Amino acid sequence: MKETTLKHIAETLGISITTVSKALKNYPDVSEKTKKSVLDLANSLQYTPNSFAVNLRTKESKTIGLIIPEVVHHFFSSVVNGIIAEAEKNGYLVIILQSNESLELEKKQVELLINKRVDGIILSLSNESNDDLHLKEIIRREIPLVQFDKIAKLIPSSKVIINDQKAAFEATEHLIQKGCKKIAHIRGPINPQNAIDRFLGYKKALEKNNIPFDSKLVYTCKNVTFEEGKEFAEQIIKDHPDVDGIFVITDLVAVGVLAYFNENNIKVPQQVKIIGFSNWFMSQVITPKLSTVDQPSYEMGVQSFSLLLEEMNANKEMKTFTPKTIELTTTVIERESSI
Amino acid sequence: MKETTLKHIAETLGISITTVSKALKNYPDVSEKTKKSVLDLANSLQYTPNSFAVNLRTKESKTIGLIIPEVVHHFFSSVVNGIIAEAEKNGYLVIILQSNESLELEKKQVELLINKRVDGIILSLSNESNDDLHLKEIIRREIPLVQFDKIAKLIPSSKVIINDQKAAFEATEHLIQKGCKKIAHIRGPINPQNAIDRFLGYKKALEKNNIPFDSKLVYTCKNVTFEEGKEFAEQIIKDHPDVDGIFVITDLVAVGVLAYFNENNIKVPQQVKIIGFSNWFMSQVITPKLSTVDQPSYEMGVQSFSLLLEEMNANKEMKTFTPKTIELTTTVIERESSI
DNA sequence: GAAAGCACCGAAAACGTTTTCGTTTTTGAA
DNA sequence: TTCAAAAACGAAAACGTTTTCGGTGCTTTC
Repeated sequence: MKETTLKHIAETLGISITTVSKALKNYPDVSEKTKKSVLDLANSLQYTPNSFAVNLRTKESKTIGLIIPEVVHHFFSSVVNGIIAEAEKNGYLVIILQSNESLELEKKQVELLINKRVDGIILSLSNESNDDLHLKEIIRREIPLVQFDKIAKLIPSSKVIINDQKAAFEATEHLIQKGCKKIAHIRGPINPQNAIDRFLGYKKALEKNNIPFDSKLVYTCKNVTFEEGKEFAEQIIKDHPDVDGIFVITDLVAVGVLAYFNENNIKVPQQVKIIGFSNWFMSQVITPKLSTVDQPSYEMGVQSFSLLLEEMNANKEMKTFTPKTIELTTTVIERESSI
Repeated sequence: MKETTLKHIAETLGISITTVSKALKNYPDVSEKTKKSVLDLANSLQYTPNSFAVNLRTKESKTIGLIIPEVVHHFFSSVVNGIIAEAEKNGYLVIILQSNESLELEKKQVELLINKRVDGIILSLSNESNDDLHLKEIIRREIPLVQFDKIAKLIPSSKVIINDQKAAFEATEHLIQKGCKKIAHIRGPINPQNAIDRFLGYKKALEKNNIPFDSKLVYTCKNVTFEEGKEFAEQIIKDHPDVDGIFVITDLVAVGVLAYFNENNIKVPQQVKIIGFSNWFMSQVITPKLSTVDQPSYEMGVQSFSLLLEEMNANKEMKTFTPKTIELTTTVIERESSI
């Protein structure tokens, strides 16, 4: 069974390939009569243009690449959702790759996407990433690039982010306003900028409210898991029995903390108040319901693609494009864990 | 900035395009000397073959399409994870599309992938799908196809599934063994085969254990959400105060049930025992921990791609391929909600 | 009846690669 | 030196599309 091509249609109709192509694309210099006969035959033969040939000819594939640390995370799958939706709306398809938080994999995947000649790349850095040669290579090749959430600040690309420092500041201050005097922080890994920023926001909130900062109250996640949350919770209570508030880098870990406290009869929020980050679905399902910072993940995806599209279009029209940074707003959500 | 091509290399080296191409692909009829000079130049010019041209020439893109109802679901994102991992291992990239449980979208997306000329398609039906013309079209075009989880039985493609009826039977019988006498079932939507099968498994377990089946005890989800779980829980207790067990189509809904019971001081498992389905992460995090049926989602992804690869390879070698069905095993996990 | 304008069509190049098959060059043996 | 075999290379077609540019043939106008 051979695929139908312009040539087949042209031959059976006794006209040239050129005319068939033009008829299908509704060029003005084709008579209505020929247009109709071409269209009819094309339909009845189920003709679909060979995208490989179209790609080669037009030098674009209407496909973009997306590299994220992991799909199996409410935050990322939600961003993916936004990207796919917006891309599809604009006639683009999305190839998804996972770095599994590994720099090495991330680099390999950037290479894969470059070789694949995608029209653009959207990317969120892995926790391991402390080097950006691969991003520079994307820029050098003039492939449109958008970074979101975990970004490399110095790379001149568009970015979609939240103000992590401000959000963390607000989360910490929320605990202070609720009466907490000794607040611990479970922070993210050392590398990613947003873990650093959230830590700084925490520190600033303490300073502004005249609470002495104590580095012993800061615990650093390696893998950002539920289990780590449980372990740190135990550790914190052992090291500092008088801690009365904890700001946790992300909800998943905060839920781990909550689980440990529940199991060991430590009352939340009476003895310790807790606030997480990201507002994933689950945080409103557990008891007590977890206070958190809402991060508009779907919107992040939508905006990321929009910026990428802008750049891809500018490139096509040979216009210069100066990267933009979109900062989305976050809001503290008060629930039972910090009343 | 122009991309480097075989032609550039050939011209600067004063040899033919043919030889350059052969040198890069390590053909035996190129001297070591030329090979080296070609390779060196290609490296220093950062040559990467134009995949559009390669696709056109070789008639394959090393890309597959994946259509799922929603990424933002632990089960599906976990399957996606498995597919991407296995695909990448074999040099394939994955384009992901979401049907959002809509048949119309699903059809459009199949068309998109056909037009894109992906090498194969992996798909899980939307809840709305009660028609399979689009799947037949995939078969007609001889595009390798694998269905998983929510499948159309009659379409002659490879399939990766679990035995939903058996799994549901075991889940229900688990409740019976724990002493439940009046067991309700919150089932999935009307269409998908696996919702039907799970219902049948529930029914069979009752019959085998001489418990009369009562259709009033069966509640049907429309959207399969947390909220529906809460609503049905309220309904069930109102309609049948003496219900002592509930088998729920999926964990998300079961967690909703649990939430309602927690809020209204209905003791689980003392008054009512609950078992869910799928074993998503969250079920072991809430109180009481949810009993469930483990469904190997990552493995499902891996197997799906493997089957697809088999078929793609068979097609390339002009061998005939008869579709295979892989049935993965499930296991009942007993936790606090059904002790 | 000639010139100009218009509507319609097609030849051909180009995109960059792969691969077949024929040609040239080199080598080694006679 | 000659010739066959082996080694190295290249011409050209093919993949299917898009688009430029030039051509027909017909109608209109003076």
